[in-house]
Amino acid sequence: MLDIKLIREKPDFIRENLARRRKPEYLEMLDELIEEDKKWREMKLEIDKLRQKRNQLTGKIRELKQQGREEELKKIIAEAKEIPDKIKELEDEIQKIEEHRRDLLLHLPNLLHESVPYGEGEEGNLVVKTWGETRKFDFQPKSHVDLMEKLNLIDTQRAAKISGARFYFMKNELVELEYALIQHAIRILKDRGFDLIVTPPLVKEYIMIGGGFLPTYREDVYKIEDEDLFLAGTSEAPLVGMHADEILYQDDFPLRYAGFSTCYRTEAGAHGKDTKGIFRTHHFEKVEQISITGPEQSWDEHEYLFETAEIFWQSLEIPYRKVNICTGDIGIVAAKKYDLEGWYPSQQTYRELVSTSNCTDYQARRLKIRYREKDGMPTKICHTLNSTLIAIQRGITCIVENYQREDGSIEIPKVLHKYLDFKEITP
RNA sequence: GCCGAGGUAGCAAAGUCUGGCCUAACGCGCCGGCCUUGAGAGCCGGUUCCCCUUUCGGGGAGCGAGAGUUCAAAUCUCUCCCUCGGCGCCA
Repeated sequence: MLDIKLIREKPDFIRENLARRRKPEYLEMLDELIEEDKKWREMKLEIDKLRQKRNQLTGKIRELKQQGREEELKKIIAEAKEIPDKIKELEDEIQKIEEHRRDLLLHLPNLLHESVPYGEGEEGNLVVKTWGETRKFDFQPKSHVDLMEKLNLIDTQRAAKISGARFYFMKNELVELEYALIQHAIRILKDRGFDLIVTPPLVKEYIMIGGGFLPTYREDVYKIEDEDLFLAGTSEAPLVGMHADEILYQDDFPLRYAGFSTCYRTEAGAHGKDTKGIFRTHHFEKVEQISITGPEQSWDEHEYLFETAEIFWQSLEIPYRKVNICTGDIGIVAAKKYDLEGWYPSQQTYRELVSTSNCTDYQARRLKIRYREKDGMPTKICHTLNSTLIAIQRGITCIVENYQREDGSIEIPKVLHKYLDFKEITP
């Protein structure tokens, strides 16, 4: 959510930033918002004046009552009786305006950092770094789907029978590989100063709104029927929501959390895309990084989170590239976003493994996560950041492809050997 | 799920029965100022949010959330949420 005060003071600054997203509807929303806010303030003043008068009369009534001046008392009470209805009427009206204003604010995206490349769609994203050498195969590399099916590591057919498309059974060595990856991920994050946290997978609506998942991405999340609960698509939701309505201390910054949870996504907008295997599914386990900090440190922290992801993927020796996501592809919450894309030999291309976002104060303002330098000093809005470390199922697809052998067996990355009693997966 | 006790500002804590100088006391912590060579003590002001005002300042809201009664609600009524204790059930 944008700062309404900044919108009042520097509407042109906001307008220019929103324009970079190449969506004219945002500019229309901004104009509407400014108009509504003006109305709101005028009405607020009117209501406050009425309340002031009511409070003054209430004071007089108290005095007159103590003095026992019945005549005057009756007159003033009669006068006072008229005010509540007027207030009520105006309150009903201002509430509508307020809701509309809030709705516009909830839909307007975050301000973009100046270093975000101007562009549209994936084509506009900017590769800023490439790491590792893509392996040269002297045979035709198989896809992760083929590899896993042949090795009896997944069963998507029967999963479809019980749950539908985009569900899966994970089997045998793959199960152990998952736990090895989780352990490895957690160990790295612990060493990098993160508190380890397993989160509730269900969260309330206001937390989903606060995180920016609602209302804009409503179709991407599962809702529990008859309950005020949604299945979180990422532990970012509960972890950022954890400090909602709190006032933190600057001395504690940065707060760093390593979240582990199952993530649930409808994948509503992805019909026909990546339908096979466990690359894109309705549920997956994810180890996530979250930071809460102040505006002075959040850009350094953004690099720190990405660096942490790099350390992890380098330890697995997966070739990847770092991509700066462009203005047209970044989504409403992040002010800047890097993706880490891993190499898929069967597709001869890089695919997203990690997304690292600085959400600046966008989520924190919605969730009222504030901080002080010290007790007694004024409160400020925090900055929140998030980054994947590894989404297990997606990550496994990349590992499997890069570590395949000609006979269809799979080597286990060296760094995981200490967690497993096998070094390869064979038929 | 049942019974009981609670939820008041950064922390702590009174007020609730009996509605009205509650402008939410007293305290701790912290910030600013005065004083001091410096620190401490002491004194003064401040320490949630919103609106008006260039400034000075003025006003409004807020006592877990929401609704209601009333000229007036932290205080009375209703619904809901959460915490703690006891009982029950349970992986």
